[in-house]
Amino acid sequence: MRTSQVLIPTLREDPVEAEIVSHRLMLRAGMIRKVAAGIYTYLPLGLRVIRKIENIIRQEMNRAGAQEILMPILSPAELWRETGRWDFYGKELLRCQDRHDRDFCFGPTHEEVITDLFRREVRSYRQLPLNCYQIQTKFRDEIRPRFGLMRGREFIMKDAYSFDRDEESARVSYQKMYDAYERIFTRCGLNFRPVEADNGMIGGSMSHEFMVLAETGEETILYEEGGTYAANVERAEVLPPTDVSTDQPLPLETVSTPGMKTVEDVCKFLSLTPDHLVKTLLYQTPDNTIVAVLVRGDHEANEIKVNRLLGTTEIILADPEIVTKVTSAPVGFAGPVGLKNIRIVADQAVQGMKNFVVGGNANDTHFLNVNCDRDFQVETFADLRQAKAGDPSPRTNAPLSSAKGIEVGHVFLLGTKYSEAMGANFLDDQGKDTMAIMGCYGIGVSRTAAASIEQNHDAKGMIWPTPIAPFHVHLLPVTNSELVQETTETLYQSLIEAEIEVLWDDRDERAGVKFNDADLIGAPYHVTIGDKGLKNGVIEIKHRRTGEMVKVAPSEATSYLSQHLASL
RNA sequence: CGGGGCGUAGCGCAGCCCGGUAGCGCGCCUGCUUUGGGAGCAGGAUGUCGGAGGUUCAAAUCCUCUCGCCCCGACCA
Repeated sequence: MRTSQVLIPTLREDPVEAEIVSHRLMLRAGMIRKVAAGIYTYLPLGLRVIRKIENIIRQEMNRAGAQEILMPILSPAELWRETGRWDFYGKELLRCQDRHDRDFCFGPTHEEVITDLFRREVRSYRQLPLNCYQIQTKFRDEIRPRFGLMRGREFIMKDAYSFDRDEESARVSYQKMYDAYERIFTRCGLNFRPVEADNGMIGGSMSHEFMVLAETGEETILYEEGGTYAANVERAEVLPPTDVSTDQPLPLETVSTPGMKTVEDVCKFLSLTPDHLVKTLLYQTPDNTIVAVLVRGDHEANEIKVNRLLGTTEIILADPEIVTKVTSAPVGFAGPVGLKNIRIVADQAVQGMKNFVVGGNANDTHFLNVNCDRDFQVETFADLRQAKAGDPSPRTNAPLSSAKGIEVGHVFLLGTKYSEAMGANFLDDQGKDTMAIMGCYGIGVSRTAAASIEQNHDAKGMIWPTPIAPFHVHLLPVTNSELVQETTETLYQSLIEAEIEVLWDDRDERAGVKFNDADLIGAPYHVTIGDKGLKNGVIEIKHRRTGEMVKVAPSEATSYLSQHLASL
């Protein structure tokens, strides 16, 4: 393709709106342009990358036995009402009405639509397992879209859905997708890591996220160095504490702590370390009951774990008025001692503590030498805190490290959540009506492109892994002599015949401009053709990633490039 | 939704405090020269100053309302 005939509006300067490197470089390289917050047009270069990723996904999904379909973007409210998600999904679900005032939504995911298809069309266990996927534009009205393609409101997603006759078979389907995802992200040239994850609002029993490791990632993962355990921090289990205090209980004391509202304040004031305190967090459940959650002063509560324990979905920290009403004190002085008619649950670490400090449920007051059972009753002790770097791995006890990751893929074993709600049944080999066991599997296609840039760039621009590069070779004639023109033309034809994807910079620009744009766009190989080289019978081939430069005769260039591209 | 910030030419910005009828760099167009890491000279085009209302002889500038965008947070299959 010739640069003069493709829309590649490169920018010299960084657009001010772009904060992270992938967003900045995609804008500068003319790959994307913003239409509205979180909504982008893919220009030719950007679309080529997207298509490359899609094709890798297609090949691997097909290889794994999934079949491609295409569901509509709009779906009727009735389907979403059947599963309760019309209300549950909240504002993230973009809704609209047709001319008859019927409710529709723009699909953020397609469990309802595919399950409806299944219940209509599948009758027998002989048709199972079934796995259908699509690659399609999704819409989620994110609270805060950001970072270009990283968190858009409209984005391209591959979503797959499996239906199985039983749990065992469903696990096989799940594993096939897991394996396919590993191949997909490996082929995309990404440094990634599968981690255990929470199922969140989509439901189900087992889940892994595929995280591209990058500092700009919005997710935190915990993992064993060189080990097998890795989990999203939301999910990571914490082992019960081994350090159980054997101190003798001391008499309860009241202490005045004027204005000491934070763990830090209280510790400083009492000359204690935070692990001698217990924080009391008051949470409000959706039905407006208040639950006190106790965690050690140096720990953070994990709301997902609390939700799981309480069987709720959306607890929120109680607002200050409620806290004042419940504890008779401003926020900062809540404690479990003397709390009436409130459920108290505690992190397991609290169980082993003796003579700790808690809020006094009165302004400027704390209690010293507090002990469970003697001073208050805990309904349940459980793993309720956020795991952190340094905690022992729940598998091997080895200390966990933490890293930032970009979630590019997510696989779920859903169980019967949707098949039950929507009646997705089939007849098993005994002629018995049976609910299908479902799984669902997503890949953020556009996010994968952005994630790849986060991992593959330098100060001058992008460095595409060959399988998803918009072009393999960037052809750069840098002088205007007839010899250069002829050599370029001949090489261009030769590369095309060899099925190498080549971008020929045929603009009347100076060498520097071409070199800089080429570095920005980041094709794996740059071929420079100029009189300086041709005088010695050579052209120059630069490896974008390493900067390595080789000189070859023009007639040798195609075979050199073919060989190097094939080896990847 | 809470906090912070920004809307002036395609991009990056100045002008605003202290009102006087819009400017700089890059890009774009024409010509000549130049041509191996973002060329030089000459000439040229491009703005409802985000929008609406108000104050004023006069508004990019002051006031009110409004829309959009970015960042942090809450949220997130």
